[in-house]
Amino acid sequence: MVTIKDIAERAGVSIGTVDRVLHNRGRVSAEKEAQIRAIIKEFDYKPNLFARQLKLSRKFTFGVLMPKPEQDGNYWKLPKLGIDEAVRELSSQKIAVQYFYFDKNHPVSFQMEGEKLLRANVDGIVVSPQFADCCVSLIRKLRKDIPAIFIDTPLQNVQPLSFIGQDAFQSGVVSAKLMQGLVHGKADVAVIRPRPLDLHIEQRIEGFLSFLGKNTSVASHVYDVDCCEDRDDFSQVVTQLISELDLLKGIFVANARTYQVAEVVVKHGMDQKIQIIGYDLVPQNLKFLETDVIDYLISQTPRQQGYRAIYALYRHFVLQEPVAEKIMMPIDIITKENVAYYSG
Amino acid sequence: MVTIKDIAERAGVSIGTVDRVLHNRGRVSAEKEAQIRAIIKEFDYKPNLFARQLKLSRKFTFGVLMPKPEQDGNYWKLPKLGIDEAVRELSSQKIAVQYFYFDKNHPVSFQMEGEKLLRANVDGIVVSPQFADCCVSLIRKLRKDIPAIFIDTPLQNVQPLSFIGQDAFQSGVVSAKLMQGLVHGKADVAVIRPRPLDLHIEQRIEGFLSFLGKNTSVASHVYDVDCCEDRDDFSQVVTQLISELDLLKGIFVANARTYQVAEVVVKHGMDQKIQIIGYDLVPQNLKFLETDVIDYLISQTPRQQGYRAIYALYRHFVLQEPVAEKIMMPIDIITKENVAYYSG
DNA sequence: CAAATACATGTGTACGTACACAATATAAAC
DNA sequence: GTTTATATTGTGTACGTACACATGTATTTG
Repeated sequence: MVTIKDIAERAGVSIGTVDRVLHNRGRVSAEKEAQIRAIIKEFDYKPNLFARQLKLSRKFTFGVLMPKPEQDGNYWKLPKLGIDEAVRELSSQKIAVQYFYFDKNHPVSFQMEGEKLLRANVDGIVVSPQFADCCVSLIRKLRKDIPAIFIDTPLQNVQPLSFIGQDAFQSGVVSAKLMQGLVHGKADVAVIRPRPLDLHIEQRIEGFLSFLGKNTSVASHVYDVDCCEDRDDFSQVVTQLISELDLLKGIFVANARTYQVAEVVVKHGMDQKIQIIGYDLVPQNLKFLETDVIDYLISQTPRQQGYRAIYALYRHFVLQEPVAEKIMMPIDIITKENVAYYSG
Repeated sequence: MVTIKDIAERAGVSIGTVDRVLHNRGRVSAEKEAQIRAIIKEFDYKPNLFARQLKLSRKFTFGVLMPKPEQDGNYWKLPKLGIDEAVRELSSQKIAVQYFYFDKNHPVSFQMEGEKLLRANVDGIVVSPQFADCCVSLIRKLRKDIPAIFIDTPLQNVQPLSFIGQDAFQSGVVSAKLMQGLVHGKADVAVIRPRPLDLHIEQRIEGFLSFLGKNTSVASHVYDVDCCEDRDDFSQVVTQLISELDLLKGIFVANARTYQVAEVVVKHGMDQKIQIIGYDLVPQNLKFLETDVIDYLISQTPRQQGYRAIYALYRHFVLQEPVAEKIMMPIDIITKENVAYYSG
């Protein structure tokens, strides 16, 4: 193993000089610096993480700005699980997380929690950028040396340290392909577009329609549904579409609220005739997957997203290694038969 | 964070005495020992892994016994990739790997490489137990303090430190469900059983047949194919089954050689009429997935398997934390549409 | 009762890194 | 040519642990 000492010996300088080069602290002659850099490269020097961690008594605190865990049918508990897992794994003491939960249905709540986050003394942040405008202005107000990681939804015009999420368009394409396999012959397919709409939900639907648009025997019909936490239109809209689409054979739900559609379909006794594809392994969805009401779920791997967000910040601060600016999650296809091996 | 020093201070002794208690090295009066143990418990002392690892200059070497990387259409390169990745990640932590490659078609080769492994000075081993009997006797000869991790295939009657792999039966069930979605109406489906047969290939086929057995309109027909590296019967068997199954609509290939079936199907110009489902993201399979000849691939996530095998040994030796005795991989369903987000 | 022995406990050093501070060397100012 | 300023470089210490070794205190032995 190559150490700073080895490099110093080879260069004929002291470890202090090498250290200064490694940390770009200046105060080194250009000549020696070049020489030392060459040796570092030649020896492929990698700092000893144990020694570094031992030495650095610095504690890093990361702020997480995300919807309340119980929203979207407990969906937001999942990234939190991954975040907590990563924090536990990373030698607990030196890394801590501070959560700021906002209400997914109220931009004001996002702004308020965002303000709190700005005042909190954090080294880096993880954000689910639900309200594009609010989020952009939040990032503008953020100190420039505090890196941000976006999870779940991308945000245009702002380049964070890293975006971690799924190719939403392509996940819609995959859903459409699966739907095509489920409905045979001439058919109507309903697409549930939940509102308020965000970018990646829109993209999922675009992907879905782009694939099924090529199929002349399947006709897609998009229905908007307002869904606040307290009140929603699922019952009404689904009842309506069941009655008005003659050849209805499938429903695609573009977010985690799939179980709410399933409930209505079951209520009308149509679960044998209508195939349902939706998103995310939340408990209520799993119940309907088990009973064959929901046929496929696409997982966004939210748990992994949370886990990797913390790891990205860890890489940045502790390992001081570059972080990929986009980390794309797999588009996991979940059925009753393989669900046991996915934890979200 | 509680350190040895804190404990020593509280107990009114030096850190040396605490250290002796912690490592059960004796030379401490019974009275003080009891007192120190109580304080350790009270403070919930956990050693600082960074300091420990920094101090311990011990280097760990792990032996890996697996088929030659190029076998099974380069399948075995994938676990190797994962292993190398893990070693790179842990490079500052004094971990090295020594590979022993055997020929998947010759038990004698397994035995010979196994002997080499036994003579090598390794701290732990990772094995793909291809030949059950040979492997059992290898494990029996292994020093009891050298833990083994099995990847890919389980081995009955031997309990390793951990098994890392996929539920083979269930992966067959998933394949069957997908096949059912691909073939409509009355149909024949061929099942390719590659030989030499190992446990998990057998289980895949059992899973597949158990699911489709319930479906009265689809009839499954199992065909054996001998496949050595140099010579194989794919061409002959597939040609034969195409001619003898009137309603042939799908073929299920129970291992990574799926591309060899695809080649023959294309040669007969039947790729539009016959749906193919197989295993593993090897380059040749991906080519046929891209061109819609192969419809679905099940990934065993071999890369992850290798990665996690090394991490399991790292947990065991360095972190000294317990390792799960079974680590089950997800049953990833891969299509042309989502393959871009899977690296095997 | 001094010497030898066993037992109990304390001290010092190393691991590799990060950083404050001390010590040089070199250039500029008077 | 000495003093002062500035640019470079070297040294020392701490992080927490593990272990060799030194020191200290009873107990036994001749």
